[in-house]
Amino acid sequence: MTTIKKIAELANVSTATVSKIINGKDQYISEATRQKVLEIVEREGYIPNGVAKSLKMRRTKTIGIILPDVMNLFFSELARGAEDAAEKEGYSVILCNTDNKELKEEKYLNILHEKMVDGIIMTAAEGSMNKSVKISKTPMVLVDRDIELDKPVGRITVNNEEGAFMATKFLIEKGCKNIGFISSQKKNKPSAERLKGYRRALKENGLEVDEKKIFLQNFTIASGYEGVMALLERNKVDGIFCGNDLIAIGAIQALKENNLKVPKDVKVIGFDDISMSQFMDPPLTTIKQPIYQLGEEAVKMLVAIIGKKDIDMHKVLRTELIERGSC
Amino acid sequence: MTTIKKIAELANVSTATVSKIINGKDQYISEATRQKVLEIVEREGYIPNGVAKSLKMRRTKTIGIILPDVMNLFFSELARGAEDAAEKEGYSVILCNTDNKELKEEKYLNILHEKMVDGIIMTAAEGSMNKSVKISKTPMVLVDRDIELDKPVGRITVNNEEGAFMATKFLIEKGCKNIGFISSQKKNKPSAERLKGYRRALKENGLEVDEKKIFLQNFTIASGYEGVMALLERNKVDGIFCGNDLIAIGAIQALKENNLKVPKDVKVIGFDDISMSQFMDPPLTTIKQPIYQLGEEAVKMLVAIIGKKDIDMHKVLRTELIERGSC
DNA sequence: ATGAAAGCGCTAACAG
DNA sequence: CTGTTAGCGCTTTCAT
Repeated sequence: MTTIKKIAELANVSTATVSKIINGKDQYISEATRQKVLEIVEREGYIPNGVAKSLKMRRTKTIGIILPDVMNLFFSELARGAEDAAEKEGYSVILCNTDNKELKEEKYLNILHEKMVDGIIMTAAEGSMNKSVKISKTPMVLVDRDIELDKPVGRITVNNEEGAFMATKFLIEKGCKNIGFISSQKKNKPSAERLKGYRRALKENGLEVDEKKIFLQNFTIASGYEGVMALLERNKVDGIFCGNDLIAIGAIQALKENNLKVPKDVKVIGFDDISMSQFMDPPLTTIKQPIYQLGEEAVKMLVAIIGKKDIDMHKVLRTELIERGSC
Repeated sequence: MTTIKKIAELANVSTATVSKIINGKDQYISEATRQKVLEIVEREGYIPNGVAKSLKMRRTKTIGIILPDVMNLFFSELARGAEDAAEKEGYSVILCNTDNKELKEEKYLNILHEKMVDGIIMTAAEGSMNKSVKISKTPMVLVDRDIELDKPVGRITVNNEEGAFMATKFLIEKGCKNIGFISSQKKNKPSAERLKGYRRALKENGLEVDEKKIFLQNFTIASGYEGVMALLERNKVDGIFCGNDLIAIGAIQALKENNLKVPKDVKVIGFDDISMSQFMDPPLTTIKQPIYQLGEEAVKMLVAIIGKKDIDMHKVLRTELIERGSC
């Protein structure tokens, strides 16, 4: 393996000189030695040892991203936004899937600390109250889900309550009188806020909130399916606000199986606007979150924190209604 | 920051002793000192510095995964399979998106080398003939796409030609006489092989291969859409074999816009069986690849290579026909 | 059963 | 303009 030392020997200079040249700190280096060293570096195919550099510099130019599951379109888009931004900022990203399990979250947090990542972006597991999260000195930004923490961390979220309000109101304006809500559980913060928005919209429009029309389980297609089956059993509904698009996909599936037409018999609106939503049949009307941008902003904020910049530690991005075919 | 040195001082032992205890190489350590040290480690919340360890040990327990785009459901599933397997093997994974650009591929390869990853899993950019790929001494396994390389690397692929043959044959058995093929370009190896399978199936069943019914562009929804538009302009088709499911999704979209019913007027079959395919309308009939397993097998092979195990460097996984509603 | 010491490859303060 | 040197935190050989 070619090291700085070997280059130094071959060029008859010190390692310090080589280091300076490689890192562009060569204001005081003669052009002659600069050329000579660069030539040898090239010829030998020298690759700097980043590990040694990191040890010395006490930074790894690596960040960790902890999320439930990259296979979930929401998180893959988030991850992509984060990776792109990280690349621009000169960082690499280590990917960690938790499946919403606190145990895995804890494990990854430990690994990332040992690996001395410069910062961590995390969508906390539902209800996570991690010891490691609280203790860690590593800069961190929480995306999508807020959790209670006594140390200062960055936060990137979206106006969930308002988005949900918009969604429900839209359903009402389309003439729905019996509007169901299918979402994840309340310990999932975004889900809880969307529930609030749903309630407020009903109340402000003179509609009664019927707890039997609320089905809270998971942010999955399966839950959407089961939610509709459960709702249909005990209610008549003419509109459903789904806590995310995956749920909406499952819901529509179930509605079709019950010979209910969307949007004629039942109108459905989702949340997120994941990339596939527009290709569903009918194409999903939904509350769009700037998912990719969420990832981008998370690393921008993280990089700012790492660089000890004085910034606002909470950023709220805006949602937007996208009207398509499902209501 | 707590270091091994500090622990050693607090416990009145040498750093060597602490190191041995931490790493379980404590056969010759008295139970008394072991307890004492462990206690202090716990109390101080000591976290080993993985960077220093890596420098000394000359391994990072990290692998890189290079792929076109995690937002593409195929690759997110592949990445998930890889990450899960890596976690089991004690490795972390650095995620790199290339968008199929050789330049980005090259850049990431360099970064990964500098970061001293123990191995690399890569879905090479189309037509990639990377200098870095050829030079690198880092263990590597290529997934999905084979590229020509003069050094020994692991390969995990799928029987593409055969899968395509199955797909096309299935369309023929369903009564299609005019079968189009929409896929990515030939420089994409899997696409080229699927084209071969398509051709062979037509020939072996007495059907003529009509170059005007072949549309080669990208593995994207947009290409599927454009492909159908192009085919419809100059041909009548009653069946389309799509090189992957994304193309199939775009194709069905375009077909619907042309008031053609799927599968009644035109039968469509895809390739991959990405997770969303079953939720399309109609649900996609497709050739399933074991995508998640592809990722898993890739890291298993990579870990074996890193460990200098003597293994078969080429593994071919099998495809399987999944019949659903689109033909 | 324990410790001293060398060294992984690099950077940077300081000296010359 | 260039080199010497000390260490970053860890593992491991070899003594004791």
